[in-house]
This record gives sequence, C-alpha cells and structure tokens, in this order.
Amino acid sequence: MATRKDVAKLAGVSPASVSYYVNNSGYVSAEKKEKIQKAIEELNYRPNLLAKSLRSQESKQLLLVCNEIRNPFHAELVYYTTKIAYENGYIMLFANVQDDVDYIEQICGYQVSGIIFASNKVTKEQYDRIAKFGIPSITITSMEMDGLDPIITQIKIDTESAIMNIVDVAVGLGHRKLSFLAGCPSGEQARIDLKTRGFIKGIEKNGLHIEEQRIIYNITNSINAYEEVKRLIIEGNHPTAIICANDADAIGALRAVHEAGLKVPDDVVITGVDNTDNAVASIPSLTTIDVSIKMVSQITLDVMFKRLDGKHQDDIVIPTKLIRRESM
Amino acid sequence: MATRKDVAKLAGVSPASVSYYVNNSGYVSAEKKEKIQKAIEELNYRPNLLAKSLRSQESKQLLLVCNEIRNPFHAELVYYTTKIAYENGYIMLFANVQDDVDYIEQICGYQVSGIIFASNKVTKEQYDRIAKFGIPSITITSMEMDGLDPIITQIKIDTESAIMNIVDVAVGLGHRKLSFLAGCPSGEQARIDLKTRGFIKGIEKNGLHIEEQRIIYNITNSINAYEEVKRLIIEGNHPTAIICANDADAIGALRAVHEAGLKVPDDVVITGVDNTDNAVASIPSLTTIDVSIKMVSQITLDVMFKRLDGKHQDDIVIPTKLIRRESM
DNA sequence: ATGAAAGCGCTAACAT
DNA sequence: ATGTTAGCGCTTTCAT
Repeated sequence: MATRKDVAKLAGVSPASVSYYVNNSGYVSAEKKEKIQKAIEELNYRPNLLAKSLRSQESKQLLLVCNEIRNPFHAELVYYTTKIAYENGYIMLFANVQDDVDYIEQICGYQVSGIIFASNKVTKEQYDRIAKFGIPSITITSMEMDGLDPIITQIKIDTESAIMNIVDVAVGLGHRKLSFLAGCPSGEQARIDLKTRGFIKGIEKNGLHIEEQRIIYNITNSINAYEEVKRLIIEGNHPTAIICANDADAIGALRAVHEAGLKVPDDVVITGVDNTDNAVASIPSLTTIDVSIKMVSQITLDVMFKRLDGKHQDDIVIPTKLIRRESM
Repeated sequence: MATRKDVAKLAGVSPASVSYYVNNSGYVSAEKKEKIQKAIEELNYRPNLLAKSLRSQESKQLLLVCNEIRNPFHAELVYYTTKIAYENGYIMLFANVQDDVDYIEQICGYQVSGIIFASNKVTKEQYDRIAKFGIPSITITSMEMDGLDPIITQIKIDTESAIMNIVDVAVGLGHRKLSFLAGCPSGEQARIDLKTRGFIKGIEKNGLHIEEQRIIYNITNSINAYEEVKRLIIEGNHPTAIICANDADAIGALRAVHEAGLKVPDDVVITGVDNTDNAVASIPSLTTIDVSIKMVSQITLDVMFKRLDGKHQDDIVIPTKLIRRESM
C-alpha cells in the first residue's frame, strides 16, 4: 500500500503537506492541493489508520461485546450501533464473547476508544478487571449490578417492571400456574437478572407461591426453549402461562405447545420480550415487551460520545412497553 | 495504559527483554522472566497492538462485511467466523454495509490482514476497487460473478440447483402457479443471483412459462415478505407455491397465507433457505435449504489462512441440501 | 543472555 | 504557506 511519503514524492511536496491536506489541518495552496489529490488517486492512497491512531493516541475504534449475536436483539443492536458509530467517524469492532474476558482484554490492546457491553454473561469481577484499563465503557443491561466501577455507565432496560406487568395480566386472565423461561443460569446470576426478578416479584405481588411456579434456567435459543416446554408438558400439570425471556424462546415454546395439541392463547398463553420481527410474523403473533433497539442504540452512542468527550454521565433506565398481540 | 517501557523500568530490564518475554522470542533468563511477569501484572500491562501491528506490518485483524446482520444467516456467520478467527489469533472487525464502499475502504486503513464479504449488495465495480488494495479477500456468495479479480476467492453456495430442486418438487406435487420472493433488486443483479436463476431455470425445465410465474424482488425481511404475499393474495389468482430466498421471508409469507385463511401446505406450500432455528420452530415447520453455516465459516477461514500464507486457492462451490418439513 | 537503536507511517509543534 | 523533526509503542537486527 502506498504511504504518505509516496504521495508526497509523486506530488512534489513534503509529507507534512499531505497530512495537512488529508486532515484538513494546516494550510495548503490550491495548486498543491490539486497535485496531492491527483497523486492520492493515482496511488490509490489510504492513510494508515494504525499509524494515525498510534500517533494521535486515539483509535476511533469502539468495541461492542455481545454474548449471543444469533439472538435478534443483539443482531439489531449491532446493526444500529455500527451504523451510528460510523456516521460519527468511529469503526465498530465486534466480539461475540461467552465468558472469555481475556479476549476482551486482548482487543483492548488495539487501544479501543470505548467499550459497549451487551451481554448478560459478564460478571462483576470481569467488569472490574476491564475497568482497570480506564476505557470509557457502557453496559446495556438487564441486570442489577451494584457497586460497579463508575467508569462503566449502565443503561438499564427496565425489564423488571415489564415482566411484573406481564404476570399481572396473566393472573388477571385467571392463570394460576405460570412458568418463566430464563436466559440466565440459576444462582447468583438469577438473583440479579431483572427479568427473573420481575417474574418472582410479580408472582409474590399476586399472592401466588413462587415455589409452585416453575422457573427454567439457562434457556439460550428457540430449540432449547422448545425442548424444555415439551418436557414440561410431558411431565403433566403444565403451566397455562409461559413467560419467556425473549421472542426467540417464545417461538420455541409456541411450537412445543402446538405439538402437544394445545391452543394458544386459549389453553396456554405465551409471551416474549424484544418485539422482534418474529413476534409480528409468528402464528399466533406474540405478546411481547417492546424495547426500541434503535432508540437504545442511539442513547448508547450519545452517552458514549459524551463520555469520550470527558463528560460525566449518570446511569440511565430505559422504559419498556407491553405489546399485546394474539398469544396473550 | 502502561507501556513496555514502564514494565521494563519496574522490572529493571531493557524494553527489548520485555518484548522477548511477551512474544516468546529471544532469550530471557528465568530470573528476569519472573521479574517481568510480576511487573506486567502489577501494571496491568497489555501490549499496544496498534504499535505492534504498525511495526510488524500485519494487523491480525480480519474484516467481515455483511449487508444485513439482522438476517439470521449473517448473524450465524458472524458468530462462527468471529470464533474461529479468534481461536487462530485474529480479531474480527465487522461492518454492516449496504453499498457504502467508502466505509470498507476506510476500514482497510487499519491494515486489515484479510477481508471476508458476505453481502449480495457489493457490485463487481466495488469489488474491483477494493481488489486494488491487494488484501487477500474472500466472498461468500450466491452470485455468479464473472471476471472477478483473483485476489478475491469465491466461495459459492450452490443455491441455484437447490432452488431448481425445490421447483421440481413443487411441480411434482402438482403446483403450476409458483412465486419467488427474491432478495435482490430486478435487473442486472437478478441476472447473476443464483437463487433467482435457479427459480427461472427450474420453471423452464418443467415446461412452465416464466412470464406467468411471479418473481417479487427486493424482499429484505419477514415484514416485507408478509406484505408482499398479502398483496399477492388480495390481488387474486395467488400462487400455490411460494418459494422464498430465506427462512425469515418464508416466516412472513406463512403469516400472510395464514391470515388469508389458507392452509399450509394443503392450499399453499412455502419454502425457505438457510435452515435457521426459525425453520424448525415455526408452525408449520419450514421446508428449507440447509447450508451448514458452521461448515461455510470453517471453510472460509481455512481458505483465508491459506491465502494469508501466500498460497493460491481456487474458487469453491459448497453443496446444499433440501430439508423437507411440514410447509412443503 | 541482554541491550541499543533504527524505523514502521503518522501528527503536530516548531522553524523558516 | 511549507518543510523539518521528534516521537507514539513496538519488533528485530546487530553489538556486546
């Protein structure tokens, strides 16, 4: 690849002038501008961003960490954040990470300007480790993370009250046996997972006993959800309301219920979260929680740019909205 | 962030020794190794990959270009390729690009080691422009691209015979009015789109007239597909076989047919492509074309590493498989 | 076995 | 208005 030096030589100017022209800093005469432009085109010159970043101590690269890109919520988030970042002169690096913090730390070696977490698999200890790098970070979360290093701004999606609301509606419809398909593992993670908390709080608020309500943990995709719901039904005494942590899981649940010869919503109601395209297109269409991913993306990057600007930003809570469709 | 110099100072050795230790090149005494390791941990040192890449003239960054990450096929591809790349010491940069080649060119400024295209929106002219950078590239394609610069290895997914096969089966089942929901725009793109070609060839092979078979272009997601199929049905004289370019579109078609009170597969058969989770979980489940994305990802990166090694690689054709389920 | 030093391509302060 | 130059953090050759 041609370098700035090559361009300077061909254009008969100094390398500095090329920089001035390319970056629109410093003065370059119209005559030289033209010569430089010509040389750039002839040589197909592109500035070496590695060198530029090294020198200017800012990479203009943002890192987005997801734990499951195959989940449409994450896919949309990648779509919008990448787009907005680019429109603002930043390139998005993407990492699909389960629990390999080493990976993230390695990528930080590229001197990323900022990190966006969209993963429910990163633990507090791992956040703490990454916080040490001093890189402005944001986490889009459905977790209650206490005592997180303030270098990590939390954008909390209020799925807790959303799921509570769903429980209210289900109970209002007469359902007494509810089940929740959680994305997280049981134990510590479950205690801070807002969706799981919402379910438990909803159950308690409605005077039901949480022990009698089944929470199925570790649901990671629709196939998985399908199998678990199938098992629930085969075991007998199945729930009449199946509340899922996301739309994909709800699609799997729908299928299992359908195969068992049960009708949705007459025999069993099912709900999702995320309001993805699937929720509209499925049969029956899904009652779900709308989280405007476009809006979340915009807010996230607004916050990121503010942070990169050295300004402080408090944590943010993003409200959600129940979308009633056919499945409940 | 701490630099190599800081580590050297704290450990009481030269910066070179730190490099030797970190990269396992050159000799370092056990005693110094220990000191260096201690200093690294104390300072939370991470090598600056920007500087390393600049110096060693290889970034170990791969660029993946998609045009629609919200499509599950792309999402899975991102998932697997990112994973395999990392296992081989490469970081994947991700770009969701419609037709903005400038964006790709800009990212190339990071001296990416290789580029993987998974987009049906990149035109030959755009490939040609990027080929000029001399970066080993691969395109995972469902297009017939003639005369492409050999710096771009083509991994062709044989969707052409797959769709022809679907047409055969549909006609064998007695269908005479078929429709194809294409992802590409009509015109030049459609002529090189293997799926569209497969449909046309299949129709002709079966002695039907292509003029009487509706091809709907520019279908980009399930909502879109839903609307178009709804329109087809409302217009009357609707097709009894709706062949879709991907599973997501088929889900939308399914919904439209269902709303019209028609039964799948009794009144209308519908097929997808990709064999995503949705195809298994939908009701009815989808007859679709299986393309093992995991395998495609593995092959793609095998080819990439071979290319990065300076070896030549011929274009590859990846076979596909028809998966019969309930929708046809 | 270890260190000094050149240089990767760039920015920006400074000199002219 | 344009050029010279130091230095970003690193690798690697060459001396010691």
